[in-house]
Amino acid sequence: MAGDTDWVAAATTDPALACPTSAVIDIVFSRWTTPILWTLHTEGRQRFVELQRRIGTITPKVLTQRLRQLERDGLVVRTYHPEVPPRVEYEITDLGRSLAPLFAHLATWAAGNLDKVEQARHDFDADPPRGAHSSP
Amino acid sequence: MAGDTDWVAAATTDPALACPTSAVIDIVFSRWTTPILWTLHTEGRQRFVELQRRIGTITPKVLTQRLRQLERDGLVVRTYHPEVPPRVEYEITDLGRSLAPLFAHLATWAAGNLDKVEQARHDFDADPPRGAHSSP
DNA sequence: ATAGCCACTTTCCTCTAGGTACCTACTATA
DNA sequence: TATAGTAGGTACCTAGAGGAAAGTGGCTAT
Repeated sequence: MAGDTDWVAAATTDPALACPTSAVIDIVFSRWTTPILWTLHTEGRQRFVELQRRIGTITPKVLTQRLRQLERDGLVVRTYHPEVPPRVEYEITDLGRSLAPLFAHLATWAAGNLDKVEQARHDFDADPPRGAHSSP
Repeated sequence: MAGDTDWVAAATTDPALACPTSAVIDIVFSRWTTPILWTLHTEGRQRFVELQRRIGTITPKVLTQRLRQLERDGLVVRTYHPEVPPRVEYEITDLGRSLAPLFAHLATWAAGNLDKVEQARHDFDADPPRGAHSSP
């Protein structure tokens, strides 16, 4: 409740249209960050290879890049153990964990509305609008 | 509340790790979609050029692409008026409007935590970790 | 007769995220 | 001696997204 009002209120004060969500989106929803945060949240503290294996298709280079970014943003902590062989552990921070309700909200919306999107896509593809686009 | 539990529950049932949020992210948080939805939500029904002018830096090609995608996903409706000059109006749908609380949630998180991210970045840049990366 | 408007479409070009493959140093194991 | 395991780093390459600019068509205003 009042979410609607917040949205409107925030937007009308921002003519430049860099709507307040865009910064969050860049931080949290860039490619690979959600699977990483998700895994760290659900599986707890993990080593590099564990993460890589669990996510499955990510390459070590990109995983390193994303983990650095998340570390810099304060969403994960990296702990280096100077042993042999070297051991590094990644863990989600409190700040990272504070995203959990947001993710839950996302999942809830998905559960309730994803089929509507699917339906809309199906309808659109089955009967594409002949308003002006698509030249006969 | 229970958001945390939802997150864990959903993840443990999904070993493939296409976490339930990734589909939503592709639909809602791809580039330019949030400014477009935002503008349509706050300013109401609008024509193509109004949208373009308000968003400012988007090119007509990309705006068309995004609007088609949003139309296909059922988040906006396009109304074509075969007049002279032609007139097209875009409007957000109920499905699109159902994202409002989610956006509000995002904005709330941003308001409360964006400064922490900034701080973390500042700290990280000021004193980069010497665990293993960066060779002296 | 020419210019302009709208809502695009088309063509070309650039830029970068991401992928492939190979490299480091160190030790334990076979 | 050779291999495997660890946590990456580095160089190179490609595909695709996105930007710039010009074209399209039909009517209208000058």
